Amino acid sequence: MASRLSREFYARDTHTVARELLGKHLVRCYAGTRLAGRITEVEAYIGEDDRASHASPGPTARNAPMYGLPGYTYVYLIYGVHHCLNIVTEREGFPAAILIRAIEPLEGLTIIEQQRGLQGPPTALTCGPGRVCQALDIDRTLNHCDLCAPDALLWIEDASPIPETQVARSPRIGVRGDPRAIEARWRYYLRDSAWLSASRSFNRRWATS
DNA sequence: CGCTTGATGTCCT
DNA sequence: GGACATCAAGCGA
Repeated sequence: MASRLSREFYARDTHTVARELLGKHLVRCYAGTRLAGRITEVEAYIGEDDRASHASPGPTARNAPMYGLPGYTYVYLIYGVHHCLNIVTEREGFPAAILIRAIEPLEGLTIIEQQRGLQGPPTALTCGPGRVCQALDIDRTLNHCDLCAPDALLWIEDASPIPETQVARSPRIGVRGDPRAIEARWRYYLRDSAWLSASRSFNRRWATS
């Protein structure tokens, strides 16, 4: 039986957690059945100094979960259309989170296809933060939920570790404005996975540098 | 209050 | 490569 990741797992340095989240299984309880996917791509957002982070203006009502306990969700609506799922990390009081950008479907493929309103080609199903949330029926009702709670409807399970040779880093996608935020290689992904949100050439370029 | 803008995805040409 | 959907945060008046 795969074990559910503990509070201690999330309560560490965000880069470490982001790196180790690769390969883990994101599980969603949907109408009593399991939807699950292997995490293939994440991004770190760390501290108020990170100009790309929602925490950069300081504490507000929206970003409150980022300042809360690790192991909680932070779900927000972007462009008025898409939801994005983040996992809060580090200690309470320090704003940091990891955006789940892509997964490889493992369980509940039929329901995932229904949620997305399409069948293969499979990479369009769950590659991209908005697609992940639509595929797993994640919206703001799942904001600020405890992934470690016994009755959670969303959690992450341990899986076999990913070797360092399979891990690549790149700048974060869609970040604009501050040059330092644009350049920081805080996106982590499985370099050979087909389940990634950026273009193949972009992923290859950063995987080999 | 009104105005601007986004950690995106889809459809179009 | 570009338009645009659609909404609430965040900010300035």
